[in-house]
Amino acid sequence: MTNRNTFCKAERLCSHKVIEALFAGGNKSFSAYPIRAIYMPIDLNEGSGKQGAAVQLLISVSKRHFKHAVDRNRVKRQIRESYRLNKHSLLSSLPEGKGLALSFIWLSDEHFPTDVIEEKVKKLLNKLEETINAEQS
RNA sequence: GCAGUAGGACGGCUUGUCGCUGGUUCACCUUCGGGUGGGCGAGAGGAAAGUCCGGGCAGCAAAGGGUACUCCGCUUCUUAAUGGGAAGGAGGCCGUGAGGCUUGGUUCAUGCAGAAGAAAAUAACCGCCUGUUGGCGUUAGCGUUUACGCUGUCGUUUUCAGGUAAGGGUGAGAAGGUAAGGCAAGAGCUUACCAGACGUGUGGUGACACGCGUGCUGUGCAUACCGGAGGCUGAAAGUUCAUGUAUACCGGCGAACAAACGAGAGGGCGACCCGCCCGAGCCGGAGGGUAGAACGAUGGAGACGUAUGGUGACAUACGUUCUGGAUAAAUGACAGGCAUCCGUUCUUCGGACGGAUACAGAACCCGGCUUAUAGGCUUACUGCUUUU
Repeated sequence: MTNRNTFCKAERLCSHKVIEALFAGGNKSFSAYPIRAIYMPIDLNEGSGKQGAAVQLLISVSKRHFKHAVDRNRVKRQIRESYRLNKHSLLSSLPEGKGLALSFIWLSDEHFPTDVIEEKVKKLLNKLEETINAEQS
């Protein structure tokens, strides 16, 4: 099976409920500057009707860090591309029927080159994978 | 050629790999809602920004009158409309110039304007001038015994009466300004020029301009008055479907049950007065559910071209043409090539290397305004300079 590097609607975190639960507190987080990751396990089977993807991602860049919409969009796009190209390892390590709500939060006031951001995203995804594997065993 | 003024239009192109959001078509799957995959084609701006005006649209029953309130205020035109735009007019300021900036309804009535100033409006404190009372000096004449007295001249001082707005530390503003004549001294007292007001004639749709006449002439602010505009909210408006279901229960008020007359709780038309409207439920207690989807929502005062009218903004007619539509929010990421500009260097045709390519991202839709903006393009005009 060849992995396709997609990032469609189902892979985005859109539900108000899940987002509120994610940011309500008590969920684990770690950071690789300038990005902080927050995640929460979700059960894919309980949702009725249509199903989302196994991992749903939210990218957040605050107005506090970048005043102009152009700068915020630039950072979001960089992070999204990094995730899109490196997500498969994480997806394959997830057990059947278990999902993940994940958010990346930008922490810096400055722009970074795309290759640096990709390194950081890779680092975060690896750590996430390790954590999940440790919880399972 | 250099520097500048006022507009106008543009504001990167392209290849590859991997993606995102709509549209359309084909295949497959389907719980008939749709889903997956392939093909084709589309996918940010001149400001998308600020949210400063205006309009459409939607809801408030309809969106009525007056008052109040808020905003606007040179003229004419233009636009769906505005505080926008075009053409024009007056005053002030800046620039050698092309041009730029700025101000504007009325002043009949009422009030205020200092611990400044002589005085803040039918102005005499000082000053200036005339007359007058007394003193002193001067000198001329007369009386007379050298002294002195009387009358007068001139100067100075003083008392009183009057004239006078040329000058006086102030102030935003000082009795229109400047000059000459005039006068005892002065004054629109007279004259010339200039600024304004009023009347009048001519020109202009008009703001105004020009001519003539009348010596008619203090400033600022507030109230007031005149003309015009405005009902409120704002797409998180609002409509439908799905899920869930309960106005189930308690208290108070009331209609209907009943054809007409009548009565009507409780609300609404932003404030007040009028004039009205809705109405079978409403208010309080206690308590339950959703937070998903579709519509709204993208073809419109649309864009471009031509013709006609108009100085112009713009209008009319005809023709051509137009799939961005997201919603924790698509329109991209990376790599290369080209173009333009800048720097360094070799060289002085040109090449190499390095760097830069702005401001900035639709959120219901339009029309304006304002602000940000690398870089070059273009039209008209101005100043300086060179050549002929």
